[in-house]
Amino acid sequence: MTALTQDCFRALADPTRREILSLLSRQDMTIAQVAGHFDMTRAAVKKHLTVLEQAGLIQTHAEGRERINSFAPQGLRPAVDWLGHFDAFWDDRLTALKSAIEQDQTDA
Amino acid sequence: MTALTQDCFRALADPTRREILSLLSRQDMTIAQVAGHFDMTRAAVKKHLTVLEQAGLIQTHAEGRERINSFAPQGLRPAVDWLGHFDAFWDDRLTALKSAIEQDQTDA
DNA sequence: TTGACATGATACCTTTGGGTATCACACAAA
DNA sequence: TTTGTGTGATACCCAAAGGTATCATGTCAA
Repeated sequence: MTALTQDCFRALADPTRREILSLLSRQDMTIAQVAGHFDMTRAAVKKHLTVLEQAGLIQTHAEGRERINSFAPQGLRPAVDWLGHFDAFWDDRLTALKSAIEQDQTDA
Repeated sequence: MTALTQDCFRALADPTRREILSLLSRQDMTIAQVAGHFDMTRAAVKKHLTVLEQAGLIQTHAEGRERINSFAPQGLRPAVDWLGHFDAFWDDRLTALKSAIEQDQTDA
């Protein structure tokens, strides 16, 4: 069940793909632009982009003869949600966030 | 850089390993006990446990001739931290948490 | 139309990964 | 000590994954 979770984690398991996501989160890019950041062929990058797209982590749309790849943050939800099951185990993150919010309220 | 992040995501990429983590988060177990939950040999489970341990996701200690495996939540931090870089993209989770905390404060 | 460029797709190679089978070892109990 | 059980480790098998090379397609510009 939830093939989405599997696809998501599998996509995130490769360092190149995580880096691609990081790049696309800052700026939309064509395949050539993405490939320019790595020491591998455009075909290899294309494969990674395909994996990311099928996992719902990026979206693409044609623009003339170019193909724009953009980050799809909601694709990370399955991973975030799965990790959320363990929230009770590391209260520090929660605590830090709570502090930040309380601080924010004090400011307001 | 940060081999921890790579080890963590690689360990989480396998559904069996995620399930093992889920089991161990509820109860410490010997290898035999873990293996009892899966349709594979004890040796295969042992391999998964080794991957999880090297990623810092579980800890083990001998107890007689048994070996107890326990969940190490802090091992998930690299993944959580990496995902945290994208926090700005899906404010809903943050918002929900903020609401929960505010509710908590109202109660207090 | 023709040429140049950005991309898609496929075949192929090599390494990694998940799995089994098997043997060796340590410890508890009789 | 002997026996049985829980575990570690290795060799081996097969499928999947990451990569390159190569060719086909589509679009912009002259």
